[in-house]
Amino acid sequence: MPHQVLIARLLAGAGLTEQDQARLRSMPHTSRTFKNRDIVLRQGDTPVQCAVVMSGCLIRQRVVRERNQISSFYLPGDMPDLHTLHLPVMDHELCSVGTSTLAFIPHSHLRPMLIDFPGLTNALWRETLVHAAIHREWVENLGSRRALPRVAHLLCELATRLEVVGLLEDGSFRLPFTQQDFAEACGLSTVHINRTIQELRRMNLIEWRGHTVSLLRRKELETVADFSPDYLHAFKVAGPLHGRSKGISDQSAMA
Amino acid sequence: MPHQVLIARLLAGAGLTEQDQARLRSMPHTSRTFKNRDIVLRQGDTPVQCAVVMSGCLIRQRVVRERNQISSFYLPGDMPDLHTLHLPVMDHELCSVGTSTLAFIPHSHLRPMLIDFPGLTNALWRETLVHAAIHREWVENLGSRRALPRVAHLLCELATRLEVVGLLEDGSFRLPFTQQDFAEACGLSTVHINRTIQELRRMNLIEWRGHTVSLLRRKELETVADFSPDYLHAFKVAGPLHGRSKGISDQSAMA
DNA sequence: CGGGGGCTTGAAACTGATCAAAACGCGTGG
DNA sequence: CCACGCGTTTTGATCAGTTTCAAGCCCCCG
Repeated sequence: MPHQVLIARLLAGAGLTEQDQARLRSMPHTSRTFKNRDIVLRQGDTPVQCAVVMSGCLIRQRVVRERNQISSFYLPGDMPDLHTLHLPVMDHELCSVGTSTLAFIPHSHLRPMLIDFPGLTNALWRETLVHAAIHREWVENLGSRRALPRVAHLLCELATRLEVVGLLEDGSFRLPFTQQDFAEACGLSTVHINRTIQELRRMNLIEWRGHTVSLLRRKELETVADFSPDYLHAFKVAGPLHGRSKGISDQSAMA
Repeated sequence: MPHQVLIARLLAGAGLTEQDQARLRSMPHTSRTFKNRDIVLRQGDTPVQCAVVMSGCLIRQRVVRERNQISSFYLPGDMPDLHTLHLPVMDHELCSVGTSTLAFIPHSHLRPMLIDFPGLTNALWRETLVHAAIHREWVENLGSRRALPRVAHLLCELATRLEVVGLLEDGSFRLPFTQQDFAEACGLSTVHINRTIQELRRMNLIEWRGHTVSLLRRKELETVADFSPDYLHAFKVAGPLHGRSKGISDQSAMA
């Protein structure tokens, strides 16, 4: 059911009318599961469908100067190649980290739908704008912060984004990444990432064992990271499968 | 006339029908000129109109860790706050560098227009996607390249973007930035930017005197910069005032 | 002609990279 | 169940790129 995940996600940002939601529920789709490090799309591909991350995690990456650079993480509810509706050629590779499940919706279905439902157009457009804001934040992170706050910032971002889709439990979340992935996202060497993580552990700000990360003392971590969640433009919701269809004022506290 | 600049820009990417173009020409607007370092919008502002850069240059910036970080440049034809249609609060500051002229179009005019003209929605949405692609490229630039190729890459990007709007003359363009601006965009210190520029001069790849930059041996510069213009998703046109309105198959090559 | 912002230069300090190797953990096959 | 093997994490030592601080210079604008 990509519908529930997507509806929850879009509701967390823009408003959707009942008609919009009903229209989303009628979307045809196919699902596919990817294993760790499976390539979902390659640079140069021109897909004819858009993916919705149902579970798991994707990274957007490209080799720059013999070094792999990760430029985005995509978590459940994200649409990693939504832009192919307007920019047909992929200029990066999309890769599954850990097992992930994607739902695919054909462009040929999306295009007429978006013409008939401007509310959905706005909601999806907004999604791409939020991702642009995340990219800008990464620019700031890479350009202005040194290793420790930089890594801390990325952890805060991941925690917050997972929280929005209900995948943060008591400050802990499952993270399929290796330290090398983190290095490639942060523009640091693997060795230095390792030392930075150890430093964060020593400061009692995080635990990271295996594929589980816990944020201890989240406020302090956010201070160290110089993190403010505003740029994510997201509202916390109860969980990915709980829309707000019955409540009348769920998000009023966030207005 | 924001219409011509905007139409030229949008034509350079997506296709626009005659009706779309006519509709753009009927947009009401106000113009305003800003002096060097004038603040156009502040963090926290919730503008009710969108700007189109008519001439000059804006930067998007924010203070991170007592350091000013620039996360975007906006050149003629760009719409630096288009995203406020969907994300009302500015999370950065927009600042004019050198004298620049902006045209403003009210949200209240844009919104109904976009509902009635899906082609215009797509064209503007596409613009935001191109800027997202530029942000990703900056992430790669900051994360993977060291000073010399990093600065060279930014110069190549600026040249290419200016070329698209006809502001590149024989490899030369007017650049209102100081070296400090470049430092703040590249995540480097002013001192090191200076040394890097000198190195580029010594390699006979650029000239940079006052506010004029010339790219000598552009191919070599692009090689050093590891630059490929694909991510800009732009087509070179004769100039900003020359649309392709008479052709019958302007975009057929892109279908 | 004066002032000031921007550019340039030098030396020292530091952050993070690189190289190399060892320890660890975990899934697989014997 | 144990041994193997490989990918990941950890550690140490050395090195390089970049920052920082401080001062001088140039040039343009007023």
